[in-house]
Amino acid sequence: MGVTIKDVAKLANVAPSTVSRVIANNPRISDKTKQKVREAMDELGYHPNFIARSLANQSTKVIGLVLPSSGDVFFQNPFFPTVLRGLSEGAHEKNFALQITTGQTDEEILDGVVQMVQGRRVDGVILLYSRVNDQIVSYLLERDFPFVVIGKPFKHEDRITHVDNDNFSATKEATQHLIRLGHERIAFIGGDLELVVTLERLLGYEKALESIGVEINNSYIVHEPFLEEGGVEAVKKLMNLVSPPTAMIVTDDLMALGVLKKLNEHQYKVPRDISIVSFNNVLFGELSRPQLTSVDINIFELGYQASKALIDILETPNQEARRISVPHTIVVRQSCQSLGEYVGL
Amino acid sequence: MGVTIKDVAKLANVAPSTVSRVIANNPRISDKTKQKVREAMDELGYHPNFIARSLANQSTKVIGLVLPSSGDVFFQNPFFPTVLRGLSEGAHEKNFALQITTGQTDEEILDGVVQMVQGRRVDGVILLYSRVNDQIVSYLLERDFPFVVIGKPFKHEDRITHVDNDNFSATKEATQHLIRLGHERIAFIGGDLELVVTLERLLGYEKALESIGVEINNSYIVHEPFLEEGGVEAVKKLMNLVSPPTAMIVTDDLMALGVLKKLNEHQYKVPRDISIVSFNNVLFGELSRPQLTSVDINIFELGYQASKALIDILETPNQEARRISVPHTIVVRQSCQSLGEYVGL
DNA sequence: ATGAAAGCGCTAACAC
DNA sequence: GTGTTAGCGCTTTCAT
Repeated sequence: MGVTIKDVAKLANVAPSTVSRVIANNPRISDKTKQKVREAMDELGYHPNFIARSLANQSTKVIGLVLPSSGDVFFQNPFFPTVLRGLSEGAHEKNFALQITTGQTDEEILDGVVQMVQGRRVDGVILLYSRVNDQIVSYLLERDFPFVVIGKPFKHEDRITHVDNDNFSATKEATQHLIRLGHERIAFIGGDLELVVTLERLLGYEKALESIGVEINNSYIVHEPFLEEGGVEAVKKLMNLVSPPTAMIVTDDLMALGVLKKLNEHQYKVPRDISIVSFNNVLFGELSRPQLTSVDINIFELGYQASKALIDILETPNQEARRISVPHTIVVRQSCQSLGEYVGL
Repeated sequence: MGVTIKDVAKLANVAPSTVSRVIANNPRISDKTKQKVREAMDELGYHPNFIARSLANQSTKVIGLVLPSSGDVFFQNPFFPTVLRGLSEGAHEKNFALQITTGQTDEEILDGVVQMVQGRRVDGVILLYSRVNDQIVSYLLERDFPFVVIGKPFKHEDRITHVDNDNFSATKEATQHLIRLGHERIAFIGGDLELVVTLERLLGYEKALESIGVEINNSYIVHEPFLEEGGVEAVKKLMNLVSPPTAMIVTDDLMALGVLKKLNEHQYKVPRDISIVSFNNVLFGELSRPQLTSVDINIFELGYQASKALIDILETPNQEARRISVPHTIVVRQSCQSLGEYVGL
């Protein structure tokens, strides 16, 4: 059907291997034959067959992306498209293609990964999230298959190359920002407790409070999915407390949007009554009213670095696992206010 | 390295071809040998190599997904993850994998598609959008490569299998909904004019107005990107008119959010002062205040049907191009009000 | 019902 | 520098 290396070889009066070498730009081929072969390629409209090359090379130049279950929150959150853009860019630069796998259940996802890995469809895999006790991590580790995780691995941190923010510090800083404004009754609205990032952020939050001698109030800590409704639910729980918080750390902008909406409904004004710091600094942060003070975790970069890191592993195997830390910055906008300002009125 | 068909054959005391037939569940193999071979497979942990199979079969069981340029609006809009979920589900059911390609410029994207197609990395391609004069469509058509587009093709509609809503009728109905409420000064806030969907919706809008004898007012028609800011911009233009509209058709929920925000800032109340019908019925529609009356175009289904349609083409080639129409429904919420109700006050 | 052997398109070791 | 040849792992005629 398609035009093959043999056709080119015939037209250029050389051996197929020579054509192959020209493709690889092998320096041992004379410029003259290179020229001749290239002309033949152009004339025939030749294009190398990646599948055949993959089989011969034992390498596909494809990266597998593992997404969490598709019914999941993950897809709806703007985190996903952004990290995908980063991944795509990093892969593109090195001429890698991206293949995605997902599924409704954990089992389906694992199945997809096994297909990719054992079927040799991909050279390596990137996990777009880090969960507690992830069976996929165990599987990949066991088979010694190249992979990178975005986020902090739950176990075996030293054996797994990962790209992550310093979520502990980021949340500590965010909390301290609120503390500096005079807040002490600070709530923490976290995501799924199965996600390592939630655990890390919770620790940072607790640390900040402990270091100023404030006791952790467990009723101030709630966990909801990373979606707008999650924020709505959280507010219901928190604002019904006898002594409701004066400030909140919300671990996702989309949730924060829900929080804002629900507070608004109950006639609480942000930041007058409640101060909010959220995370991710996605588009909506700027457009909400009030504009959200949010921790920018550089989502694009997380993806970009993950691609680069995996390709690096593929190009030079057997290196030590690395941890790539992507910096965060707190983007201060209008959702926080000094507690004093209000009390002092 | 991995365990191959030969290893299995050896262990089971059969020829490699027999093992291959067992994998394909060929009926001409006796149950006894099937049994024997399967045991050997299990014992060795055999897993077929997809790459080798692809080469022998000339088919990869991979579908290529073409996304618009990655800097684009598309990634940020919730449309994308939803359609992806649909695509993924349709592909998964038939054991197809999904490979994505994207790029910063049109050239990069075309390049990616060429890689996929000529490199024989994929069996078919799905375009996740339909643009005016798309060079990728021309390319695929020219090479007679199997593909499906989501949306209505700009040209060659009868030669291209596509999955689409009836956007013309949907918009006509949406506009009529507003007309029934007494509105005549209705604005149309559309997306990129390069997108066929924008053109279709504009036609439906115009048709509805024409059929009641209202002349089209070009200053009521604005085009902005499918993002929240787009909505903000549109409102600036529209509400500065001498005779501003009393209702708006907004072709995307995210834009509508921007519209709502900007109107709110200018002290216009929705639906009291302005009625709004938007499109897509994504998550935000329900959570906005007021809740948006929105045309649900069934995004998941668009993706799901597109996968199915492409796989169908791959399984039985040379069939006629089909048009698959995904139904829409207007979900009435709280963003529209009868003009009479207000005037009558 | 099963085996032998050729071939999918490319690469790479080995020759010269 | 370039050609010859043997695979990569699987499928598929063609024999038997």
